[in-house]
Amino acid sequence: MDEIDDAGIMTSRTPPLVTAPQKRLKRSDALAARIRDLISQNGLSPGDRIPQKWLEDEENRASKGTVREAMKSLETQGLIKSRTGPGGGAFVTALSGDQAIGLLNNLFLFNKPDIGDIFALRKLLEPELVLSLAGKLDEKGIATLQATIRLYDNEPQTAQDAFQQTIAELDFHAVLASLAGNQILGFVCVFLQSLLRDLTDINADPEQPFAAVAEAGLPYQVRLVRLLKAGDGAAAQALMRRHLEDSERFLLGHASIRGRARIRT
Amino acid sequence: MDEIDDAGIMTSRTPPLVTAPQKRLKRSDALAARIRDLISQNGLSPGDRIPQKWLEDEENRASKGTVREAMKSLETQGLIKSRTGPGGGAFVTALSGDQAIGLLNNLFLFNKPDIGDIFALRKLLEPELVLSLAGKLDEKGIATLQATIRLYDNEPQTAQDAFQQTIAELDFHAVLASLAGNQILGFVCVFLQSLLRDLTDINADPEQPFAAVAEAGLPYQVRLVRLLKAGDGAAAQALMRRHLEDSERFLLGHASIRGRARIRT
DNA sequence: AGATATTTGTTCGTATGTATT
DNA sequence: TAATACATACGAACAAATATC
Repeated sequence: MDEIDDAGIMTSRTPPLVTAPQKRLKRSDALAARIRDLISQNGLSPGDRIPQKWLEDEENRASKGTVREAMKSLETQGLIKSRTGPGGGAFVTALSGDQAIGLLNNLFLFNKPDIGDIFALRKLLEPELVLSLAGKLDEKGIATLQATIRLYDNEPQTAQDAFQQTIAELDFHAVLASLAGNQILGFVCVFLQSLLRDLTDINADPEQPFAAVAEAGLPYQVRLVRLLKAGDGAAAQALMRRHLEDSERFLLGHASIRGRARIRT
Repeated sequence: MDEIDDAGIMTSRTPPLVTAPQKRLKRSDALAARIRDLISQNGLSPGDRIPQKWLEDEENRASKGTVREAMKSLETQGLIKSRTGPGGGAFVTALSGDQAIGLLNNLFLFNKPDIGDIFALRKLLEPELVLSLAGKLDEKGIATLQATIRLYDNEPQTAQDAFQQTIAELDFHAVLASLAGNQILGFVCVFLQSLLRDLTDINADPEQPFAAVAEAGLPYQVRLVRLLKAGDGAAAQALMRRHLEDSERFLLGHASIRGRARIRT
């Protein structure tokens, strides 16, 4: 494949992508990888059963315990679920969005994300999301959205109250994202929201005085749904943009953010 | 917490978010969850060792095999790695971006993403990425970027050639993303690129005639790096935007995309 | 370099739990 | 209720890897 030219420069047709380590795999890992390949090669779909044959390969046999480890790995990857009893076994499942986000949260376990970084993305994506949704929601979508609206009869008194409201509002945004025609856009939005939610424990700051965010008239969720229903995409987009700016300003101003934990490299 | 009012309506301060199933967990899953909690509660960092005590809980003891399953689960989540030999054991690790993307790929295993959906996001994010990078790259960043540039001395003859070049170019974009100041932005960009990469197998269409994408003068990567170096953010952003539009047009026009596999619900 | 101790990795036999028939 | 088929769990051994002397 690779060749060395006259100048001694190696020209590769397959440039080094991500540096493949490729140490010898453990038996369980090799087995898990093989089964995953078999699933996609044989076109198995969610609900299909993993054939026993695959677990009893003659060439590269593994004992029960090792097979169990491989299956456990596939299970935590959200690829299979096992059922007991007659007719039971390992069945292919589709990784759910919630599960995927659960796995992703580990990514920032030792490396707390920056609130500003999260909002930089949210401000880019969520206005685009509402623009794509304006005038395109059916009755059911509107109803789902309205069911999520939480009205707070009492004004938040402390920064803690306001913070909890801000977090609770994320549910509304999550429903909005789930309605997206672009499923990847929806997923990324929910991911960003979950990152923000996970900062709750850290940011709780009960006593800090609180200067209310000016939200004139109706709460923004009600106004947003109305604009979406009316199909006024530009106005909905602008409203969302303003709302995100307000939220960010509030969180940055009132939440005590722990500095990023550095990862040893 | 929850209260029942006179009308018999239950008012909950914590509205039902995602409907927690909470079936009885398997011993291995319970153990894995407990260890994960212990890791964050005790503030363990990557490199720290998991105390043996945690695996030998008196109250809720599990056998060696079960413990191994729990550890395997944590390992596939990217939270630990185990080493053999004296002083070995299970050590906390930080989930790497590559690993996380590997886990995410399962999300679209039975639900092929739409190329248009991917590009809708890329066109939103990557121009923003280069804008944030313009004039802010140090010598090392520039060098890394330049090392990734691949010059194709021969014009692509078939759609297959051009397709492979388009995929190979993703490496350049990945390096670009890795240089982002906003780590979440970088991660999402790499994720989108990997989604595109995974479509390679599906789209290979060797014989289709190919109408070359007009790229005047120097390849766009060289021009982009120059603009970034010069600090001309607006021009770099516009160039990236045009390039992504070209790539999308090409892929949509010449790649035969398998219809989305529907997931049984 | 080689022996040794330590710790994970793998296997087998067996028993228990659970859902179907 | 009982028989069946399957996953789940336990315990004891042996094999392989690796750091230390």
